[in-house]
Amino acid sequence: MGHKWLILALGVTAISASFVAGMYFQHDHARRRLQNLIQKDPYAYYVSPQIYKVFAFFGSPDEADHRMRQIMKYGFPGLDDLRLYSDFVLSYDRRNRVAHWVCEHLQADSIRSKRLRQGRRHFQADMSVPSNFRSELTDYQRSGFDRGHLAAAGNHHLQQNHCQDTFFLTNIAPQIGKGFNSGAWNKLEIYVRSLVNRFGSVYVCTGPLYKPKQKANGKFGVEYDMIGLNMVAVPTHFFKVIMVESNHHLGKPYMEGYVLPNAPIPNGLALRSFLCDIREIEHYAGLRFFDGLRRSDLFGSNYPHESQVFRDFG
DNA sequence: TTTAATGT
Repeated sequence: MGHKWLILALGVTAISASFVAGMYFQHDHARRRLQNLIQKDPYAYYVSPQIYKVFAFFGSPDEADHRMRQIMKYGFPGLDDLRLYSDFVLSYDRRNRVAHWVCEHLQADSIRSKRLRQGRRHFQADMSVPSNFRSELTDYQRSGFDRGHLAAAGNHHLQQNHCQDTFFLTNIAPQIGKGFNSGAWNKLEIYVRSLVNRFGSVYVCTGPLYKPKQKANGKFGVEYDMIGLNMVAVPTHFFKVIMVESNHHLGKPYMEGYVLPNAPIPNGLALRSFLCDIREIEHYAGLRFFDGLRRSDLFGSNYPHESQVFRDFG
C-alpha cells in the first residue's frame, strides 16, 4: 500500500521537476532571443510600447508589425510621433506640421508595376492627426508652393493603397515647384529608383531641414516661411539618406546622403554636387540614420572622392 | 517622363 503512494509521489516530483526545468530552458531561450534582437536593433526594445499603441489602427497587427520591422530593420532615426502607413514609416513634427522623417524599403517590384499609374492621385489631410497639429489642403492652395512628396508616389506601385497612402499630407511638405520638385528633387528620386533596379534592395530616409544661417550681426539663426492658417513650415532644405543593401559584388552595404536647397536649381547642375556628409545631416536634423549598422561595415561612404560605383548619373 | 498647380 505504502509503495503505491511513494511511487506516485516520486512520479509527481519527477514530472514537476522536468516541468520547472523546461520552463527554465524555455525562458533562457526567449531571453537570449530578445538579447540578440536588441543587439541587432537597439531601438526595437525602446520603441515597441509606442508601436503597439499604433497597432490598433490596423486590421491585422501582425502584418503591420512584419512590414514595419522590414522597413525599420536598421533602426529608427528618431522616436517622435511615429506613424505607420501601408508601405512606409513616418515621424511627424507637430510643431511644424511637416514630418521629421519618412523611411521606405524599396524593392524592384514596388517600382516596376506600371498599371497602378492610372490610379487617381488624390491628396488628403490625415484625419488621424489632431486638428490643431494637422495640415490641410487649403494651407497649400495658392501658397506658391507644391505639395511635394517625401516618400515618392512612384516608389509605391505594388498595391493601390500603398500609392494612395503617400498622398496623405503627413507625407507632404511645401516645395518650390519649378526647378526643384519637378527638377533636381525629381531627378534624385529617379536616381534612387535606378539604384533599386540595379541592386534590388534599397533603404531610403527622407525629410526636411531648417538650416541655420549666419546673420548680419554674426550670430546664427534659423529663418523659414510658414503657409496657410495652420502655419505649415516651409523647409529651407530637404535631405535624402540612401542605403543600398549588399546585393552587389563587394557584399557590403553602401550609404550616401544628399541635401538640396528648397529653391530653383539650375538644370545642368549635377546631383553629385549635393552629396553631403551624413553626420552633417544628422547634426542639422537631430536624427541618427541606420544606427543598427556598424559604420565600419559599410562599403565606401558618402564622400565624393572615395567611390564612383554609384555616381554615373547625369 | 515625372513632378505638380491653375483656370474653366
